[in-house]
Amino acid sequence: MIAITLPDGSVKEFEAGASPMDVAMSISEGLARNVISASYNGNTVETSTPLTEDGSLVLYTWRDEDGKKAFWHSSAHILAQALEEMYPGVKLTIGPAIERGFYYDVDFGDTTVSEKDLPAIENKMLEIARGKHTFSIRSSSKADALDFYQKQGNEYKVELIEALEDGTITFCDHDTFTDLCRGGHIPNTGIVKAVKLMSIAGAYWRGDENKPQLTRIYGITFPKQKELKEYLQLLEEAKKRDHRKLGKELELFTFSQKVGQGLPLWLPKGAALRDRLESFLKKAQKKAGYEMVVTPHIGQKELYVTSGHYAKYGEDSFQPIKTPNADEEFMLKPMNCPHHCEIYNSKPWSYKDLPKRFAEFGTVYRYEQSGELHGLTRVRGFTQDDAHIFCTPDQLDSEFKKVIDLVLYVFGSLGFENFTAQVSIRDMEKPEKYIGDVENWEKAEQAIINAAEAKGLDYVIESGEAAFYGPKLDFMVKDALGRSWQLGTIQVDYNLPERFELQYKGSDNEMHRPVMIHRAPFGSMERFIAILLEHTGGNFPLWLMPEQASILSLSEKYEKYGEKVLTLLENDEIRALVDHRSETIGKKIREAEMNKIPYMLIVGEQEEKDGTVSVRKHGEGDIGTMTVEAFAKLVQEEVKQTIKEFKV
RNA sequence: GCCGAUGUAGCUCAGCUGGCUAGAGCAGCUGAUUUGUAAUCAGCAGGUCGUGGGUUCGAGUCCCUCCAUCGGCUCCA
Repeated sequence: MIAITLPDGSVKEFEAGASPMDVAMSISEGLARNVISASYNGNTVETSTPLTEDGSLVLYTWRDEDGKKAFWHSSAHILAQALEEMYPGVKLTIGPAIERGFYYDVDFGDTTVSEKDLPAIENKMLEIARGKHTFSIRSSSKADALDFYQKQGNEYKVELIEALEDGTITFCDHDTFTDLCRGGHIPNTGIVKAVKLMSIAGAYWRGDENKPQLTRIYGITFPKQKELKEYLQLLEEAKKRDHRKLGKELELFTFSQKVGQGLPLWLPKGAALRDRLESFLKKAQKKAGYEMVVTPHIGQKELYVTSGHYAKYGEDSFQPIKTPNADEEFMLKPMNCPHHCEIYNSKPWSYKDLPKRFAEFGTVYRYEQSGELHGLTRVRGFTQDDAHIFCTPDQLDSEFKKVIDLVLYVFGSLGFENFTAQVSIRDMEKPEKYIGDVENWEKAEQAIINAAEAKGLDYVIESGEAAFYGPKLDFMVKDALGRSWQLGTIQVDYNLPERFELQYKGSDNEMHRPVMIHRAPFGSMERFIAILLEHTGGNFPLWLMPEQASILSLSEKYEKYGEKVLTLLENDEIRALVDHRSETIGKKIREAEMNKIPYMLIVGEQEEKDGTVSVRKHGEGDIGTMTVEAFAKLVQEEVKQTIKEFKV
């Protein structure tokens, strides 16, 4: 007999060799019907795996993340079988479950498979699923495993197996299909009832640009047709929040083929929105002891040779600007730090002067690869809400924490609650990607982790995500489709102070190197506004709205009164416009609603007589008649609630 | 940069297997209407069908080049 502990703490006795499914059965038939995956003593097991020793068992259903993972991982097997049957000779590589669904990377050889082929593959998958084939795991020796794939001529699987230890290799079989697999499957294929292959894409083997490009098929499956339908509807809804669509509709920004790809053009409403965000941050930064500086958009090539950027990005960036002077070259600035370093160098400093905090809304230009450009989230010309803090090593810790406070204030004020704090460190296996000595890297990484800990941030560590000159604390936020973007960033840098020979005189009368913190709470105005658009669906907080209220005159007779209301509101710094076209009130309301105007003020005979406005709130409808003063107060209150003062 | 897809009026889209002067709704303009909480009516104007080349008696439609956009990969100072 073995003792099995369940998540609720209860312990049950079972015959040795009982499976998780047997345990589920003993609890209830309903549970047994829904169990699709399990873990034993923290390891993923099949629901059919015989349990031979005491331990704790967790049973998963479709509702659990682990259950979904097993479901989608199993679905990848079904996809692989379908592909093998439909495209003989196809070479399978890897097919994991992902956050939403799964993919399989395959080498189709000379065959081109495109989106048109996906429905046929879906049908094949459903056919396989309906066969209710059992998934079963079996061990294999390394030699047998290698032999299996060598015979198929599948060099990818061979490469994978070669990296595995003999004795740990398992295969999974279902129906006529066999795949190298670590395990974690649903009981049988029949549980998969709905299949949707989402897209097809190229993906490099092992994520390496220099290795062959495989074909990746993305898909998602569900235990019920209805859930698939709901999921697809959700995606449709998300598309409505796409910042590129909203940006066009709300006339915030545009692009022009003539100007060039990745170079956004800000329209009046978008520019005003940006300006409001900038003012908001400037105000907080002033309180936090920052000083604004301004630097030019270009700098001599030498500047970037000194900073190390030229060696790293020179070839892949906008190429140097030549002048009539043969040996003179300037570069568009890809970042502001070198300029700020030279500002620091403009005079000698004492430790008593530090920290110095130089801030600039600096526009930079980066030659991003054409396939990388994406709306406003990845562009070639953008404005960073940049600042560089020059401080003594002793001050680093407290300065870093202060920046975290500022970032949290910015995120809080704009309603970004679901962000991930990511400590981006070096890839230890690729030291050639980074500059500066190891000791400083270690110090910097530790400083960031300490600060994140001290601030109680729920952070994740990602190796290989650091900048080439230093580690970062990045604040990641997801867009409407669940893609993660880096917004705020704080970086510790010992390298540039070295390269620019920055110094200050210490209390010991000796010269010392300051430490530098790069930071941008928004990240860039472009990306921040893009993500803000997707989060709010264009319904920005009232204080940011381009137009806070629209005064809708019932007919031309009330135009004068409308103008009077406008003047009163303007006196209270409320942004409004009067719509006095000869259209029906219904139409004016419809347009204002579609333009997401927060408040509509209807003025007609009654209002003019009483000196009031009839207020309609976006998305909610009529909220009653009130005096202009009362409305102004309402707006001011709402603004006050959404934007708090920054406390140092 | 790589893989796949897409590109018709300011916007959203129709245009079947190649066949008369390329259509619609919204937006715009003109006129009428003077309106009470999500579209008043009528008329007008608007497109070298992304670009360049090719096949054909004939190309928005088929083929190729380039450009841009979309979904991924790689990259992201």
